[in-house]
Amino acid sequence: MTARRAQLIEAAHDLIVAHGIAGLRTRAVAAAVGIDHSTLHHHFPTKADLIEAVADRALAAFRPAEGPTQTLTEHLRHLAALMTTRPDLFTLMRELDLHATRDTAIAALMGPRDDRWRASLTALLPHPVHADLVIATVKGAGNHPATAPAVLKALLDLLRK
Amino acid sequence: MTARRAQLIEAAHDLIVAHGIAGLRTRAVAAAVGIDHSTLHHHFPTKADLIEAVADRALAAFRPAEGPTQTLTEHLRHLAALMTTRPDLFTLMRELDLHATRDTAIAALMGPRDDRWRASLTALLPHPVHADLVIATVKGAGNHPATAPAVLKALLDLLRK
Amino acid sequence: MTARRAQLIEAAHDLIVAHGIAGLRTRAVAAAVGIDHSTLHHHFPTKADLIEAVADRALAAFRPAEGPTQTLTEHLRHLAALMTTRPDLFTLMRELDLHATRDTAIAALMGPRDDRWRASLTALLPHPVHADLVIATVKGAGNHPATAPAVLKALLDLLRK
Amino acid sequence: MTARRAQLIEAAHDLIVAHGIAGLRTRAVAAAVGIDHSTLHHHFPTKADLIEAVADRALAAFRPAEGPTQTLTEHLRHLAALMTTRPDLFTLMRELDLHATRDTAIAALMGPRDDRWRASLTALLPHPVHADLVIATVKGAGNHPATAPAVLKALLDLLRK
DNA sequence: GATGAATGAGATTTCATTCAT
DNA sequence: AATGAATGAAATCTCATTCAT
Repeated sequence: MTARRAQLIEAAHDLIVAHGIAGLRTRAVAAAVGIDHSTLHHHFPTKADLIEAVADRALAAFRPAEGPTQTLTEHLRHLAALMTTRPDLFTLMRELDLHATRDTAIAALMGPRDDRWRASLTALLPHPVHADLVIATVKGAGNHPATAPAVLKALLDLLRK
Repeated sequence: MTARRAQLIEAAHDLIVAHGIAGLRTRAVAAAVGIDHSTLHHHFPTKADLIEAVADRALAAFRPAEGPTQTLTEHLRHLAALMTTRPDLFTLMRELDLHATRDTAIAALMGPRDDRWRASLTALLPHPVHADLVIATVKGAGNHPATAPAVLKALLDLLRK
Repeated sequence: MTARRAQLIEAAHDLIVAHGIAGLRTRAVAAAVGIDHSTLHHHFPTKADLIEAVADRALAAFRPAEGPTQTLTEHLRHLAALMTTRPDLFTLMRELDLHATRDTAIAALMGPRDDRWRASLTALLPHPVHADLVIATVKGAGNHPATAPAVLKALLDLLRK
Repeated sequence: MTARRAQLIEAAHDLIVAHGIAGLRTRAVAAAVGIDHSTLHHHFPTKADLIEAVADRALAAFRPAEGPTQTLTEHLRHLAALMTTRPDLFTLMRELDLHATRDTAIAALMGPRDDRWRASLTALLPHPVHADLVIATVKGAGNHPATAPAVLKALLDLLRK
């Protein structure tokens, strides 16, 4: 059943946000949706599969913001808004970015996304390095959710000068 | 003997950089310096103590760059240079930043450091939010060591305009 | 399965009688019933839980002898008989009594039992201190199973004079 | 140095009383007298040797009370007084009695003492089984220091009737 | 006599995964 | 789809003991 899968992905998402990927326990995920932990393996053969599914869903949540039709202002404002309404998404991304360093399956998901993101940013900016600057700042701003929106706005102002 | 302690800290540093804090194994640390894993506990009662010592030493390596007497240009150039010569330091910082979210002992080390860093940046910049912008960008740039120096330079140019 | 639990409790009982609570090894308990030692934790999350279950079962074996409806003669004869047929029970009790000094969970099991025992003895004896005398003697007689029944009989004779 | 030995024995005595033989740590004993734990092995090659020395000293403290020249009244009064002034001695005895079950070296110390004790009691009492009764009650009374003196007095009264 | 470093055996506990039902 | 029992590999930490200094 695909509803169960969705439940498990959401529970895993929340637990990763709360305890990190390293602190994720399949038992806790199963318990959160009220099934036995061995049943979880019916839906996701392995823990890595579950994490991949979580990454996949989280990446999808970002996609609208990364479309090529936006202006830079729209793009950064959208991200700043997302940081306020969905801080969990950025917490998760930090986890996944770090995890990607050592897990090729996750890297295979994250890498292309960053490439697409960089490509659409490059189209909006005069200097290609500014695409990397935006990406670095957005990722780094996730460390401090409180100041993140202001930081993105400041970057936008600098880039438009 | 304090030499042994230093050896263990360095081995743990390398292993965290290679496998992450989550992937750190006390046995591996002990093996790396050629002692029994139980002897490690003679020097560091607990694994957390060892990680703290690693964090402490890494933070010390940054301190010279964070002194209040520098200009912004010097500061960012120093960091860019460090990213090239000591990329391990930035990998470690990403691990520690994430770890600090859930480990108060590490948070107690990292927090004050960021505060000091922010304070000295604020003294060098017209708008306080730019201090946060620099910190976010430096932290985020660690994800992509290849483009990091160029990104820092681009940020510097924008801030000096 | 509750049969497995019962098996484990019995094996633990025997091992405590043989090697003491201090000498109890979870591995040995698991091995005695032929399962992996990690499976034991499926049935008893912690070693303390297992010991508690052993204490609980042993206390239950005494309960019939401590009922309030008996005469003192019946009571002491029953205990003397038990000392001969089930000396392991008294060995275990000595272990648990000593353990209760430092383990509040065990103390919480043993304390009320002694209180009930004292209450029913008090009802059978003219002087309340004689209840404590009986309890002390029964507990102390466990040290020497060979002379224990004769000792209890001698005490009974003195109390009936 | 024999003063150091005495210090170590006393510290071990106190720690056994506080944490039981099972909870005795040589490190704690050494720390209590302010020396390194490896130095302890200079005075007592093995932990068992230390425990034996503790047992030996404790037994000596009882010896005056067990001399053959006393009357039963004196004997029990002396023990009752000791229970009040030196409850630690009885706590220790319970530990040692239980330990003797599995440690032949301790058994070799405790056995002869009980034999001598029984012999001198037998000389003071009409029925030999009363010697065992007294011993059982004294040992059992140690469980409840609060009621112990009254219990011994009650036993004395019964035996003198 | 004393120290600190080292050892090695071991103990409990955790956890993803498998399998029979 | 689901369960519960079982597994096995591993991980941290403990502790008495030894040894060189």
